Amino acid sequence: MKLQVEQKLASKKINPTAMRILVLELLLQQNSAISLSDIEKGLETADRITIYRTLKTFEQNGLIHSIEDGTGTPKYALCVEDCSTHEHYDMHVHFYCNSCEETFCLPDHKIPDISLPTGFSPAEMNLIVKGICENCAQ
Amino acid sequence: MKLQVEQKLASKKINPTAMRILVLELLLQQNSAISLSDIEKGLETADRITIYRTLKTFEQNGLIHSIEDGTGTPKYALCVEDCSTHEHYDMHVHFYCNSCEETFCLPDHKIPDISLPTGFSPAEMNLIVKGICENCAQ
DNA sequence: ATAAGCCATGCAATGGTATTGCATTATTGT
DNA sequence: ACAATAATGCAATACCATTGCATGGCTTAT
Repeated sequence: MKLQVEQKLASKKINPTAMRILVLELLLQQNSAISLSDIEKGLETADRITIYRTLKTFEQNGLIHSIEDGTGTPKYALCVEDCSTHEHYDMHVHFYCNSCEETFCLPDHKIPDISLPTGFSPAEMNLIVKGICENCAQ
Repeated sequence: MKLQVEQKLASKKINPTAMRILVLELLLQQNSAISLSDIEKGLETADRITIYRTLKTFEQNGLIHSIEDGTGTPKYALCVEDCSTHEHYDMHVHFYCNSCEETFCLPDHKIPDISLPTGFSPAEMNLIVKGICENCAQ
């Protein structure tokens, strides 16, 4: 297991330190995007700032992407595809559940083309759908 | 002029106080969405908290809508149509310019229907397109 | 093997922001 | 005009991202 985690780090040219392995392992366990505070709670030992910088490093190297789901606090989730460092704009839909307050990546649901007024040139897009997730629907 | 502003407030059942008239006048002058701090700078006299609550009131009464453009600080813009109190989900596209860092409402560009996985029921949507606006394109 | 240099970590501190409580002031209805 | 209600302003709180700086550990070259 740990070997696989280290390989994942190495493939993104990230030095596999103990802290980074812990954070990545925690991220791999999630099925929704989590915040810095969530990670801090999940890892009793670690310093908040170190996690913060770890996430920055992961993001810059295209291992994770950050999601602004409208709560103000960014969430983080693993990149599914091979997103390179420069263009890992998370062009898929994110879903925020108003009930459980979790944020889900929907990587199979791409954002459709949007027509813009003339003169506006798009670079990235961010679509948050809010509602009730499948777990809370019952 | 002021009469028109007061009518606008009255039509949303908002008491037309001096502060609210000032804030609404400032909002009417904008062609992009502005933040609380922007308004604070625009109105030398006013207290930040008062503006904060004024905006909350405006938002609750369907006069303005708040936009999470990914910067973390909410922006506010007038609602174009008659959006009622409960359902003024800003279902149109918002554009954030990476150059001038302004946020524009594109009320004529609705968010297309998004297919979701089974079990997910949407309530509101928020689409931010980032790129270069028409003013900065030249 | 040792020393130098780089990288990661942790602590402390800063700054910005939303948010609430409470007392005062303004506004509305009678 | 007066009482009730609403709005305002000040103070304080709390949360979060972000940076500086010093320490520690690992790598590399000599």
